[in-house]
Amino acid sequence: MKLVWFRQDLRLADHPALHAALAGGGPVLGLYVLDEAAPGRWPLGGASRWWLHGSLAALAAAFTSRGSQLVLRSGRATDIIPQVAEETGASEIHTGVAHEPWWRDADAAIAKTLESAGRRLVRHRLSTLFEPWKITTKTGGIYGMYTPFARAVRAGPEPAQPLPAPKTLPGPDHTPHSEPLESWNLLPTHPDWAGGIRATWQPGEAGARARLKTFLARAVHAYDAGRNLPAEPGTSMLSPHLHWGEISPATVWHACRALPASAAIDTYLSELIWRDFSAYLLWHHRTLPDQALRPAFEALPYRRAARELAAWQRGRTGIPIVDAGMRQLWETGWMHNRVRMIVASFLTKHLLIDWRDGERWFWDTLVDADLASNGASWQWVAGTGIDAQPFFRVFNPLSQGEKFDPDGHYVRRFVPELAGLPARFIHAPWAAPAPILAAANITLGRTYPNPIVDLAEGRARALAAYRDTVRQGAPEAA
DNA sequence: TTTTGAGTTGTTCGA
DNA sequence: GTCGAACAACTCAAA
Repeated sequence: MKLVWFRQDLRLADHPALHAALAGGGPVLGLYVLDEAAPGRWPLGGASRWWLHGSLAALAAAFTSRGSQLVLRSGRATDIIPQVAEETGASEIHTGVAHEPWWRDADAAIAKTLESAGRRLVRHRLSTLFEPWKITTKTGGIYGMYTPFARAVRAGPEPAQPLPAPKTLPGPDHTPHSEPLESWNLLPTHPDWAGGIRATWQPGEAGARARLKTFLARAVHAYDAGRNLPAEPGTSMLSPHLHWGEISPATVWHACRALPASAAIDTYLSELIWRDFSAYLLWHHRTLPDQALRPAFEALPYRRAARELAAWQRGRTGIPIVDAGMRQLWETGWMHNRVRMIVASFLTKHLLIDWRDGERWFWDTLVDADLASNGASWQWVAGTGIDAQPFFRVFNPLSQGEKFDPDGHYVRRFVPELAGLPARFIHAPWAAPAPILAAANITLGRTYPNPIVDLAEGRARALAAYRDTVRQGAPEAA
C-alpha cells in the first residue's frame, strides 16, 4: 500500500510521485491535507480557497473514476501524514518537493517520524522544471540574476518528457475516513463574491489542458508583443493552473518545444524559466516573501497611508489603468502581467507604500497566488530584490496606459464609468476638457476620483527616498 | 585575485 | 515623431 500526498500538484498526468507509487502494482491512495495552522504559514487567501475547492473536486472525481480514492483530512500535516500511513499500513508516502518554508519544515519532521516507523517519505520534482539545489554558478554559488540563471538552465539538459496519466488506480479494500469537501467551507457564501471568478476559470486538470490548447493554437505565436496588451488574449492564463499543479511546467515546456521554433515561443519559455527562478530564489532565501533581499532597502521610509492603500486595493486611485487592473483582480481573481507591474510600481513608488502591503493583497485576491512568484515579483518591482537596482525605473501609468492600451478597451471594460471618454483622454480624464467630461457623464471627484497623487510629485518623492536610502546604506569611504 | 562586461519589462530631456 | 544619453552606482558571474 502506497500513499500519494498531494499539495500543489493536483493532477494525474506527468505526476512522478503518483507514477512511483504505482510502480509496484499494489494499491494506491491519494491524500490531501488542509493544514492551516503550520507555523509560519501564510493562510490561504479567499481566491485560493475558491480555486482549491474546484481543483480538489476534480482530482477526487478522477481518483474515484479510476478505482481509488482521494482522502481529505484537515489538521496538522505533521500529525495526519504519519497517522494515515499507520491506518492504511502504507510503506511509502510519495509527495512533491515544496518550496514554502513551512512545508519544508513539516517535511523534515514528517520524514523523521515516518522513518522511525519504518516508512519512507519520498519527494519528487512536481512543480518546477529544475531542482533548485542542482543549479549553481561555476563556483558553486547561488544565482542572483535572472539572465545567468536562464543561460545555465538552457545550457543543461531539457526537462524530462512528461509522463502519461494512469488509466486505472488500484484502490485498497478499506479506505480510511475522508472529510466531505463541502465541510471545509472553501467557497464564499455571505456574500458570494465569486461570480466573476467562476465565469473566468475552470479549475482542474481539464481546464488546464483546455487553456494550454487555446494558447498554443494562437496567442503563443505572437507572444512577444501580444503579451503586453491587456485588452487582448495574448497571454497563456496558465498561471493558476501551474500554481496548483493541474498541469506540469514540463508539459507546457514540451508542448511549446514541439511547435516550430520562433522568437515568440522562446520568449514564452523564458517566462517559464522565470517561474522556476522565483521558486529557486525562495528555496535559497526563505525570507523572500518577508524581507528585502537587499537589506539596505529595509530602511526605506515607507508611508503609512491606509486610505491610499484602500483606494489602490479597490481601484479608486483616479489613475484609470491602475484602477482597471485592480478591478480586474477583484472581479476575476487575476490581473494581466503588464498591469501587475504598473499597479505594483504605482503602489511602491508613486504612493511609497511598503511592497509587502501589495504582496499581501495579491496573496488574498489572486487565484494564482504563489509565495515564490508573488514575493520575487514584488521585490523586483520595488527594487529591493534580485537584479541590479535601477531604482529610477518608475513606471509612468499614463504613458504605460497609452502605449499598451492605446484604444482604452481594457480601461473601458473594467472602469465602465469612464467608458464614454474618447481614447485620447481615457487614460487621463483629469486632462479632458469640461464639455468632453460632461458628454461622457463624468464628474471628477464624484463619478470617478481625482488622482490621489500627482504623478510627477509621486515620482520625484520616490526617487528622492530611494536615493537617500542607497546613500545612507552605502559603506563609508575608508 | 582582479578584471570585465552586463543586468526582463523605464522615463525624461534635448537635439 | 524619433533617437540617444543620462539617470548613479552597484553587484553579479565568468574569464
